[in-house]
Amino acid sequence: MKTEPNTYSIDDLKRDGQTQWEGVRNYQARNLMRDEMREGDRVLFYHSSANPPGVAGEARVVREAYPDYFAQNPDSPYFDEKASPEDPRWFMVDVEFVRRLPNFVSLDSLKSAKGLEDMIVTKRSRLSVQPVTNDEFNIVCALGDGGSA
DNA sequence: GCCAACGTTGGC
DNA sequence: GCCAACGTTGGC
Repeated sequence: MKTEPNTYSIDDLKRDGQTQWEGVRNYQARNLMRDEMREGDRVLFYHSSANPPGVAGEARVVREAYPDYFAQNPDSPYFDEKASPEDPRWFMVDVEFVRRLPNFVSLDSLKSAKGLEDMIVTKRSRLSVQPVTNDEFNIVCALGDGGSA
């Protein structure tokens, strides 16, 4: 899951313990949250538009998809006039802090790591929620733990 | 700040 | 249903 650290960083999640992942307004990302993410799923927490961009930590899904009611609040920056209680249109999950990675894993190192050639973030970086394979997840964690993966 | 990639919108 | 216009994202 990607976030701009200026807006919400891994340290914000650490402080809060857990948070609602509101504001996703892309259908592919929404579908992944709604249809694929399950309670207990591990999450790589990625800092985008950062210096450098990369994976900063690990999180976990603690609540499966439910309506993103921010879309129904006209005062929210995430308001969508087409969302309603009958058809919420957008969904969010709750995630909790697991850990900060001892070593930040930059996008550069993701791109050069063996085994991550097909990782979506190294190719189609715009999608804000992306599926990660078990192998990819383990390689990133190994890099983040300081290993050479 | 630039710009490429790409998703969305709306006219036809 | 096509596609041009437009808006957003995010790396650089």
